[in-house]
Amino acid sequence: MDRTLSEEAYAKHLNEARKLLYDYLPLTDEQWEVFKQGFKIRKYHKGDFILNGGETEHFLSIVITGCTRHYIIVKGEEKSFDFSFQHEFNCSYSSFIQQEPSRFFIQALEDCVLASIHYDFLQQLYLHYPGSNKFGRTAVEQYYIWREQREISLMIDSAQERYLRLMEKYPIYLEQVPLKYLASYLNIKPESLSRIRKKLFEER
Amino acid sequence: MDRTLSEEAYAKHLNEARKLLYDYLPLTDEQWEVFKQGFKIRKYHKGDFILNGGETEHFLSIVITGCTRHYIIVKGEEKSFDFSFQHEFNCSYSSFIQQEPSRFFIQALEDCVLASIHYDFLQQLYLHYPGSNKFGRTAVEQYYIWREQREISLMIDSAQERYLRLMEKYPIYLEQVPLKYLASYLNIKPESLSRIRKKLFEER
DNA sequence: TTATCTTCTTAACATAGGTCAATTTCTGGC
DNA sequence: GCCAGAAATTGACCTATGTTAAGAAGATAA
Repeated sequence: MDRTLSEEAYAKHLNEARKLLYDYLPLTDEQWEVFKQGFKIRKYHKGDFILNGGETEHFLSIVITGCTRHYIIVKGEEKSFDFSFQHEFNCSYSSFIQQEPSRFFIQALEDCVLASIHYDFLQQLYLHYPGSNKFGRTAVEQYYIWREQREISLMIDSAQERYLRLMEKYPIYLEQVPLKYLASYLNIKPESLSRIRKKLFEER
Repeated sequence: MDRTLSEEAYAKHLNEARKLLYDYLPLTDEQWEVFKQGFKIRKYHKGDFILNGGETEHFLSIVITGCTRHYIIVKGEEKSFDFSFQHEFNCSYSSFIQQEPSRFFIQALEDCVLASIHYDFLQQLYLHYPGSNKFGRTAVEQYYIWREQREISLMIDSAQERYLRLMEKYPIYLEQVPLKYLASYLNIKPESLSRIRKKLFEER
């Protein structure tokens, strides 16, 4: 991991983080001065591990640039579970919540810059700034809704429907995620994804 | 729905709710006096609908007695998504969070008594009692972890593994949930569940 | 208790997606 | 630009689960 960043670049990234947070947590300049102490800008190269399975997740991050893949390993095989794209949160959330070892690996799919809040700092915030509790709650709520939709889709849609829906609603997946990871995210094998894509292509 | 309850019974149920909440939100007697204003004890008969699809979920409830089933309807078919047993939360959570129409139906599997907090009251609490924010956050966090585990299980386990795991960790499902609902929860058809059960039975 | 309706089980057959193996296309380092 | 390794595709075959239909077992109401 290359952490070398000019002071200006660092400040610029922090400012972006503030903007992205704004919807959850609008802060006065004064409040921000406190808040930003808790942020750490982290930079990764493509392929780097942001979190290893078995490690505890200490950071709730915002992806300033790049994107990440979250996966578990089952019987020696990687199962892609989630991706975080630019301007989204990135966190092994259940590990973060419980401060227990993560089942997930998180890897940089591209070069990445993350703005990360440390768990301990967030707990301090919760204690001293009641308003920040709302931020914590809202963040999990968004996560929850996302999980629920995925679960419904896994239950009721065929692989082809899952693929089509994803392409329609979030074409960024096709643009930024290699097909083998996408297949795994759709809960099928790369060969099956190929077949589905071929069929769709031939049908039009 | 039969709401007739003696005053003593009502008070007793409220007290149970307080006890069950304690882990999330320990309250002094004084605080409880405020808090309990927001609770409503609701009673249902087996088969009653606690929430209909399309309605907005206004209550976050605790199941005092009984159990409930949450399902969606897809192409005319019911898909069981979740159950709430005695002493657990019961809520169409994403509808509650967003105060938008619920995709889920919630039905009483047995006669039920619920202690329910109204959405508006909870928002007031969040405003006036910073501590209650933590309650809200913790509740969603628990929900989140549950959803994540289910999603992982749907992705990596075979139907038989899902059945075995459920029996081992939560035998209450087999005790309280009719097989056709259980099948749907495991994301298979009743016929497949029958086959799996038969096979497991013959193997021992 | 009997009659009726629902749930559960079984069996024969169909299909989506998995597995394995070979081939083609893409990609990154020299 | 060339080459090696990785990613993606294709085809033949396999398996778990779905589908349909029938009957058995349980539940409910008169």
